[in-house]
Amino acid sequence: MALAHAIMTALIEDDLSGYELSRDFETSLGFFWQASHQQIYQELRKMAEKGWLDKREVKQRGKPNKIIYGLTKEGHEALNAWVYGATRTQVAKDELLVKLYNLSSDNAAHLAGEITARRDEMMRRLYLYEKIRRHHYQDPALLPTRRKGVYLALAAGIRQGEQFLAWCDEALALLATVEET
Amino acid sequence: MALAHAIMTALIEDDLSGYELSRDFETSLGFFWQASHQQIYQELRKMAEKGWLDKREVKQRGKPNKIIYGLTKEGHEALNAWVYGATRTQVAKDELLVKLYNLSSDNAAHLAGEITARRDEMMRRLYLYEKIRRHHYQDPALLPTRRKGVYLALAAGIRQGEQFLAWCDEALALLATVEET
DNA sequence: GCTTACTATGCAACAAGTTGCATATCAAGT
DNA sequence: ACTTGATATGCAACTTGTTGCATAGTAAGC
Repeated sequence: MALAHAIMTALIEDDLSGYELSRDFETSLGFFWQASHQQIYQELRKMAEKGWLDKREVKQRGKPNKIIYGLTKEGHEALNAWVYGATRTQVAKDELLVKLYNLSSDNAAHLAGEITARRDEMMRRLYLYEKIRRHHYQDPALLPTRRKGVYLALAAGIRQGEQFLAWCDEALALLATVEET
Repeated sequence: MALAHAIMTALIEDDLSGYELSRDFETSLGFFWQASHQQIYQELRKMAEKGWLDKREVKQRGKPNKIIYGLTKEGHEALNAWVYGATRTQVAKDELLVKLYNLSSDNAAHLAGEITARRDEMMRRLYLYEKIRRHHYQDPALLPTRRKGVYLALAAGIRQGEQFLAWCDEALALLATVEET
């Protein structure tokens, strides 16, 4: 049920529609929890049924109408309770590492290519992270409490990304020592 | 279908039973791809049907009989083909980071506790990783090709783990500045 | 004799997540 | 006129993963 709670987390500060949520899930909270729009729409309806969210339709000109969801008192309580619950020990599945177990002189070049692509992607993401940090999280100790938490998530992303870049470099160097057939 | 390929990867060097696989998935390859025994047994049967694996029953004394699976030629080919395919950009979902978005003076102590627990767990895991590295991967450049790949996966685990420890320390320090109510 | 733990495989129900498609309005470009 | 893209929501089928339970033999400790 983590998706439900991630959605509620995104709704703490603003009431949002499914479309807006799925857009936001591509940035910010979505860095740490992604979901497709199909999943989000379904989950929103389930949560409204449960009483965690209330919905209202907003008529728009020049655009289709949208359904805006907001946290109810019950939703707030459920979210707070969830934070206190035990966190499942993390999944950490990575196809690329499994693929590396199959390294051979045949596929070394291909894997190096995949690693390079991921490295580039991570560079772009890190650039985004750093930009957010510079603009909003200069001095973490001075932030209001909730923002400190958000900062820590961002810091985790940055550290992970930097570590990943270093690993990519190590990997590419070692793959270069694999002789081709 | 990554589980199928992870299983085949585990079967490259040895023929194994479902039970042995699910044990191995708690270490080695399982560091990067876990699965419950239920999932493994099901997947094994499906793969045998597809012709990627063959099975034979082994009678044992003092223990229940077991079913040993081995890679077929088709399995080998499917595995090699998979390595060349595109890797889905990774998931990276972490409940704990979502929880941090909900940081408040009420729950700061609880979250610090969760982080401490994870830190301890990671310490134990890193100890294991380091032990494996010391014993089997002293000089990566001299390893045979396939082992180089395995080493790189291990190196990724070690780097990630070390980065995580550093993050935990940063997080705990910042959480300590949150005043209790 | 009893409990606990390990070996070994499996079913069934459910929850979570993916893929492909469908619909509809409007703005902007060609 | 026609296409593309953004906004906005949704269904249906499917795959993947989780949870809880069931069975059954043996070994070791109390």
